[in-house]
Amino acid sequence: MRTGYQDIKDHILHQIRSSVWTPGALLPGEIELAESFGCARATVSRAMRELVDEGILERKRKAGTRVKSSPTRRAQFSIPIIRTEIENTGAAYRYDLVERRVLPAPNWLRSRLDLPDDALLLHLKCMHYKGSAPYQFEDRWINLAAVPQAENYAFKDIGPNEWLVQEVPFTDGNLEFSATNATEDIAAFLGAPVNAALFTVERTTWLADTSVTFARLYFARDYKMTTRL
Amino acid sequence: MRTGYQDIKDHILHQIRSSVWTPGALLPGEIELAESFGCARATVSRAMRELVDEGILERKRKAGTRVKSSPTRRAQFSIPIIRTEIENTGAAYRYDLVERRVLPAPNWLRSRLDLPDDALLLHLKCMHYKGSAPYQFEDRWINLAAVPQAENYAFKDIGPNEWLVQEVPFTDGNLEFSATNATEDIAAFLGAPVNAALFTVERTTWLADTSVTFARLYFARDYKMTTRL
DNA sequence: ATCAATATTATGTCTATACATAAAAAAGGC
DNA sequence: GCCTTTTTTATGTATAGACATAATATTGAT
Repeated sequence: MRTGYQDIKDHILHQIRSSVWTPGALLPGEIELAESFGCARATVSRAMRELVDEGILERKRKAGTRVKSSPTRRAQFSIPIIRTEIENTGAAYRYDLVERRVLPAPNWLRSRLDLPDDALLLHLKCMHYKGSAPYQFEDRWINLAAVPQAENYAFKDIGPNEWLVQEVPFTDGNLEFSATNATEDIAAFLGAPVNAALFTVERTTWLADTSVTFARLYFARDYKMTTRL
Repeated sequence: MRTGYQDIKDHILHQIRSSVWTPGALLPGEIELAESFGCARATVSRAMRELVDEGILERKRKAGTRVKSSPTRRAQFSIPIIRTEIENTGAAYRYDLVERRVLPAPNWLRSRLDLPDDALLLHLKCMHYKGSAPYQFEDRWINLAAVPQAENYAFKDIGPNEWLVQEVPFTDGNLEFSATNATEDIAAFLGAPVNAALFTVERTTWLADTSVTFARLYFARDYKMTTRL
């Protein structure tokens, strides 16, 4: 077997993990490594480039390649379809539409989504259940200027989350994680005591320069979002 | 100027954003694209490979390349040094060591960190301030078997977070986000009412197969963690 | 000594070619 | 029809060679 870029990645990682190359240290140059591995420079180059992507190395032209002193690792977030997320755990998924109204944009949302004064939005409130237990309360606003076909869709059986992922081709966006004390109505929906601390996600998605949707997701008590670093 | 892999990435992204290639659609093959761009197959290949890494495309041998229907985007998390994080906002950073004790591992932690019965841990409680306002309460456990030099370090001026990043060469780990109701003592530290919803991060880090540290970070009220998708 | 111009060098990218490999499609046997 | 084997094909990886580029190091002028 020939030495491939993956072998070289493994080797570099091993050197780092066993403290041979410590944070800040300068690694041998591509040509030197290629010779010692008996492979082409491009192969070493790819290995190193990927380790830069993964936040483990730093490279600068002429200055060489170093071990990053505070590694920046990436956590992966899908834009999850809740149904799939729940069904993957083996539990049954249930969805309920609580409210559906077309409204002019409230001020706080207008500035957040960069909307004109007369913008019309579809406002949805939904409940997601895992088995019989409440799982998430979804407070969703959809920009009808960006997604006009939403106005004709009932969202009775399929949640906006799932519908939007299929319908809107590609999204930029941002995520905000926070904690919220449950208000009376949200506490009732989620079967939690009033004031319970709820893990909350706010997501804004954009298609090029127009905002598509804003969602505030309140998770049931004791929910933890886990991610590998 | 020649067409490079970046141009091809841009082109593909543009096609997706303008709905020419919709979710699930099959893209032309590498050879075909390379011919239409007038470049080598390797160039197209790199562009597509990177878009797979970025969670935008899906590839399967023989089956071809498709637009991923639910894009899996990556959010980047540094293992942030709080001091830097705060100082970058222009505010002054202050650190206070609240408590420092060497203890045998409690049961819940033993199983979580996969520790032997007689494991000794350094337990630290720390406060981080942004200007004069409380910012984060840190409840930190350090595995002295993995990081023995921690026992001789006072952590009076430099927090464990900052110290560990410099000291421990490389870490695997996981992150858990949740919401916690403030207990009396934590409420006091953070200047929040008892029961206030606090955004909470739990982080476990490993060096190969040995656990290094477990931290539970309680953020001040109304803190939001933001990330670009 | 200080600053500007120049040379050097490690990484960054591209090309043409070759062979490997997974998986779909086609062919064959019953 | 149904199952197994073979072929086909798009992606996956590696290579040697070439040129580009950014940043450091060196040289030269003042």
